[in-house]
Amino acid sequence: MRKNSKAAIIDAAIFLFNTKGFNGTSIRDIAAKADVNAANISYYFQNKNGLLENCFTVFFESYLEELEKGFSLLECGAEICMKAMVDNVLRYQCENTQLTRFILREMTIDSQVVREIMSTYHVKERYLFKKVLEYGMETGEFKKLSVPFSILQLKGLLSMPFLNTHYVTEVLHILPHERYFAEKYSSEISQWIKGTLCIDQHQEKMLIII
Amino acid sequence: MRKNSKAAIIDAAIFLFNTKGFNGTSIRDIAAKADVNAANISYYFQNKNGLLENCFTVFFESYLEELEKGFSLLECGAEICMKAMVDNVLRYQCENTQLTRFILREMTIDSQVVREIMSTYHVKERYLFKKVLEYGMETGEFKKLSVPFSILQLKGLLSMPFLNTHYVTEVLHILPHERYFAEKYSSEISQWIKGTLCIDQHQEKMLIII
Amino acid sequence: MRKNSKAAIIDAAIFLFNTKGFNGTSIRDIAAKADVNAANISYYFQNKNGLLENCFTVFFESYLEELEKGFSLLECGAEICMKAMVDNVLRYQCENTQLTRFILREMTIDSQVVREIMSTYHVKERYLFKKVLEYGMETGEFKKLSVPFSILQLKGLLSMPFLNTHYVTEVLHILPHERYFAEKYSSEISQWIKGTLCIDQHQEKMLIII
Amino acid sequence: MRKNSKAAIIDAAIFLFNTKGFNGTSIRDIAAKADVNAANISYYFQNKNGLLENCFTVFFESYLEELEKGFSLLECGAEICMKAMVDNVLRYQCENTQLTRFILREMTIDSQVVREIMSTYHVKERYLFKKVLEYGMETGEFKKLSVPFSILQLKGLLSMPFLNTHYVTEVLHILPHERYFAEKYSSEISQWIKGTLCIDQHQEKMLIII
DNA sequence: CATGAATGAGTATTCATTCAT
DNA sequence: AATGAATGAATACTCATTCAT
Repeated sequence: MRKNSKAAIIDAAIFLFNTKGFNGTSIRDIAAKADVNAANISYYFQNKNGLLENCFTVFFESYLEELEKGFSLLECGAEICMKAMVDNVLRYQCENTQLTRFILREMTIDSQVVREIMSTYHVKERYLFKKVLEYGMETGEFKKLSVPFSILQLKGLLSMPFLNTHYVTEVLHILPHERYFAEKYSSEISQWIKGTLCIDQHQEKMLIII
Repeated sequence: MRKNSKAAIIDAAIFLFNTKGFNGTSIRDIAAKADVNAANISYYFQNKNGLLENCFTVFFESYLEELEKGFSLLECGAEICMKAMVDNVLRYQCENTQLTRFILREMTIDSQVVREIMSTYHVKERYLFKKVLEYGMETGEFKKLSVPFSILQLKGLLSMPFLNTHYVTEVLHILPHERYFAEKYSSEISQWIKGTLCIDQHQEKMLIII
Repeated sequence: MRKNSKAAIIDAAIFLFNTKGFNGTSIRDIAAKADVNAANISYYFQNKNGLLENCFTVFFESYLEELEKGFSLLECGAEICMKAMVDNVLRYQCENTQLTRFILREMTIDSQVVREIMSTYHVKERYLFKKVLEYGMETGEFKKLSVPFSILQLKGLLSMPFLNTHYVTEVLHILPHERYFAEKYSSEISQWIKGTLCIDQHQEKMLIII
Repeated sequence: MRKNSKAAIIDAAIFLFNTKGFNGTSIRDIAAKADVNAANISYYFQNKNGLLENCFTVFFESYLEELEKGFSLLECGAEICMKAMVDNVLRYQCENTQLTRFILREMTIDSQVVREIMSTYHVKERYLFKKVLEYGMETGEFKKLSVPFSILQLKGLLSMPFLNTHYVTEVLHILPHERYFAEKYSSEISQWIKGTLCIDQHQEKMLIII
């Protein structure tokens, strides 16, 4: 009867996982929202955990793709490359706010799935960031900073507005769904790249003067 | 018979909520870990949600206290004050990593409790940060930046390592429990304050020179 | 696997509600007696209260039907009509002694369901009795009595033996399940109709003589 | 602290048992309403069932007393005696509507306590009614009727308005708490005694004429 | 007497999943 | 491919009762 049962299930699941959390959402909730028989979910995804894993891989597959697209610009310079990576990620996350929030939250739980994801996607992600940072330090674009701590800061900046959507909208009165936000926040992070990662331009100039 | 049932329950709850999430933790799990009869939880906290609310208020009460302690130094200058606030928060969160992670995660769920917390504690927190930022901009210590976006960045930096403990340890190989971490991360954020919030010192000097 | 789970549940429920009362009966009791999984009860009736409501409507739907069947004979005379209504009700209640007792008892509790039942079925029932009584008074068959008090007496007579089954059998040594009882008690109520409702026949005759 | 804990408990229990039923009322409900520690109830009445039994005996002790007071007038004639018994019972029940309803309802449950009550108080009650009826039949005041069926009718009439308080007030719009009701209903039952129990007066007169 | 803490058995209900159709 | 019925395990919670203080 339904033509896109599977897609409908995923959409409903993302929405509900996002608002109520994975454990706070029942298979029947999802089935009701997707207008699908509950048994179908077990049929398509083996079990509830299969649905979760599907969401994880869908997210991280695309996420890494965006990162790699930016990373490919490394030869244009570390700062440009880093900016591209950040922009791509921000755009992707803006386009998938619900999925992003749910994934980022679920990644903070200690579970088998999370450990697996970390040992693949996160390690890959860390590798890319590290490469860019190290390259920038070599070329003198970036300060000699701790790589892990820089990644830590960057990840914090990239995830904060998507994870705490409600805080952002209702306390700070910023709307992360709007296009304007992506641009604005992107320029904020650019300034972080400039101010925190890059060699101080004035210092640079001073050196040149001297 | 038992002497500290209530405290034992809270300890067990924080540990389990932290690792498995609120909805992923059953009352029986908590009772077993606390070596207490499950009915005692309802006895002391009315129901599971009451236990959650108790954790929320305990956390945010102390959290705001730390923030206000730092805020009281405002007359010593915006930068010093901001640093004090950041240091206090970092220290408190380092001392309560489990509670912090669990609370930060649970705050990303859409629920009644979360909305209530936001409309009280988060609004207060935002007020304090805003005051410091505006004061700094008035005195010329800080650049004229968007207040909400600055708070957004700061919150991202402050919460990231505590929320994603596993990522931090297992991917970045940083140990946020150690004292060293607090100092190191504190200096990282100091640099963010310097690099992103504060007026460029060289620019400043340049102006003086001219 | 089972063929008539729903019916089995209802049968078991009526039996247990009858003997132990609604609140004194657990869902597990019912499931055990019906040889059915306890979750099935929630599946079919939403919850325990849904099972109760189902019993209520089943009973009162049939009950009112019997009453209306008798009421349709109004044009044959008020006394005949009243007798028919009484006979139908008695027969129906004799055929469903367990359900009747349980329903009559549960109707004495202050609850939402009871209020709803009263405002529909009991109001309808009262309307029918009132019509017959008023018709009889108009045609001179019945004495000019208080309608509500007459209904009160009649209801008392109709419900007593079914509500207090144990008293009836063990104290009075009457067996209300037997066919003989229905006939006997029906003639008792007929005499009440004659003696209490109807115009005294001798008085009538005396008037004719004079 | 409380001076009349025990009395307060009984009052609260009667009120709650009346409205929510025995099994629908928890010991904590009672304790809260009586403003007493829950453990006190177990202390005073052994357990919840003890509280129930206490209510039963209190009720039936007084009930039988009223009946016997009326019965002592037997030598004044069966009709007068019967009327006195009915009046006494009605008055007592009017003065204790809550207790009466709760007891009458609970007597319809199959339990150990109920069986015990029946084998003592109800058997005694039946004995008294039987004596009066038989005496009346001997003296020619009453028709030769079935004793058990007459008792059945009488009990139905006596209990109906107290058991179905809500029906009486909200469907029939009669208020059984008012003094007027007792008088009115008493005269109704008098007419039942006259019309159903007593020898037809006209028939009597006719016999005399002939 | 009176009470707060504590408990074990029991409550209704929900859950993810299975399976015959 | 899709479903309604069914289930066993688990859920949060309530209960009457006990007991040391």
